Amino acid sequence: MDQYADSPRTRYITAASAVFAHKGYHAASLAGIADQLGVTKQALLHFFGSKVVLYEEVLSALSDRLLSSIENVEGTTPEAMLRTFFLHLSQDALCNVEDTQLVARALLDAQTTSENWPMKPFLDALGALAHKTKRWSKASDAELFCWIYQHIGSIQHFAISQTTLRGMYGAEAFDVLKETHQAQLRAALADLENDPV
Amino acid sequence: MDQYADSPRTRYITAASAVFAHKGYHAASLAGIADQLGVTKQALLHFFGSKVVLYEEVLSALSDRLLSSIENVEGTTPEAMLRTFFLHLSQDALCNVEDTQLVARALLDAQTTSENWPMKPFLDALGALAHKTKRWSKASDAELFCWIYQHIGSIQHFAISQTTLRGMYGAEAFDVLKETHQAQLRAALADLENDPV
DNA sequence: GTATAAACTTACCACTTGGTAAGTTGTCAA
DNA sequence: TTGACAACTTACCAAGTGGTAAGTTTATAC
Repeated sequence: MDQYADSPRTRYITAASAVFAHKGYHAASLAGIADQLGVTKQALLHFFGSKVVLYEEVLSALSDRLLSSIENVEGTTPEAMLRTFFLHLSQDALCNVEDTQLVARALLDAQTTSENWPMKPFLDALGALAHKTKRWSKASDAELFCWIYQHIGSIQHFAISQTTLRGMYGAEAFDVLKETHQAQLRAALADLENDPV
Repeated sequence: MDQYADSPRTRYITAASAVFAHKGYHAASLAGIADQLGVTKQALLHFFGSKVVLYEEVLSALSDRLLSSIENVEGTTPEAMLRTFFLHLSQDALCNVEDTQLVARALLDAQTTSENWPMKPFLDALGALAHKTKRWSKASDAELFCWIYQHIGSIQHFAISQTTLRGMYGAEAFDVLKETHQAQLRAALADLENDPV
């Protein structure tokens, strides 16, 4: 791993991450990413050798970020941790949308290109955490997973719809939607201390 | 509108729809779409003039399909109609994933290209239907919309994750997930006849 | 002072892309 | 028979793509 936050390699991955998120793998060009960094595309090729390797590194860094977002969540009980995790995720997805876009694009492109799954460690860790809550301790893996995935899906879809919703209904209406969305998520996370019904 | 299902124009839009869904706008090439149809790319340009016009027609056809999926839903009460609509949507999204992919890609690409919103008529009609149910008749627009969007998001995210989930956990495990997902959706749609809590 | 290596740049290449121009084929009405 | 038009195809082009090869700058080690 790079130990300097501003190491060229890390800077390149960060910039590439943003461009891949906004445009998608094919629409993003090495020259475009390089332009944004003030270098030539050969600087990228010097470090990563090819475009797909750069993309893989971007996804790998994304995977690390997702995983550490679970491992570093604060809270005394599993219920509190899971709650704050989801609420943070919901806010993060909205104000820092790039990771959400990367995940969505990776899922869409996975139909054609069979790759390694950057989300797996994240999902497994999230499942392990949720399994410790009273609500889900006795549930089957499938039930637990679907409950998790439902919330992630809802959060992700809302986040990537941000621009569209703002365009369709206006900025003020979207702000109301944002708060309502957050409130509904909070309500859905209210009964984690209770046993399943 | 084309009155013949096998009119060249309609055939072209259908084929283009599939390719755009699988690869995304930029990765899809006119030559690739044309190859799949057994014609040259100039056949496509002859009808649509340019790639982006073809894409717009694909999105427009998608919009029509989405809207008519609501307008043609069967049921005697609004509650029953909404329920069957969501359950159908959930199944459709899984076995006929292309439209779901198109929607997701359109949402992602909307960040950069401000376009017309193919989902709007669909969402408005869905909102109007849901507003007739007892559960949501007295709710605010924002609450209603977020509830709808949450379910659509969950369905869409699960559908576009299909390949990834199958790859991560295996085909049998995914089948269990599929049924669990459907069961959880059915449970969430159970209390539409009741007043809000 | 010099060697070495990392971090680049300039120049170039083969290939694919969307798009244009012009020609070809087939059908059908007058 | 001929004219018109739709539905194409062949040939071509400028621009942009990822990638290679070779040279240049800069810092560091000895």
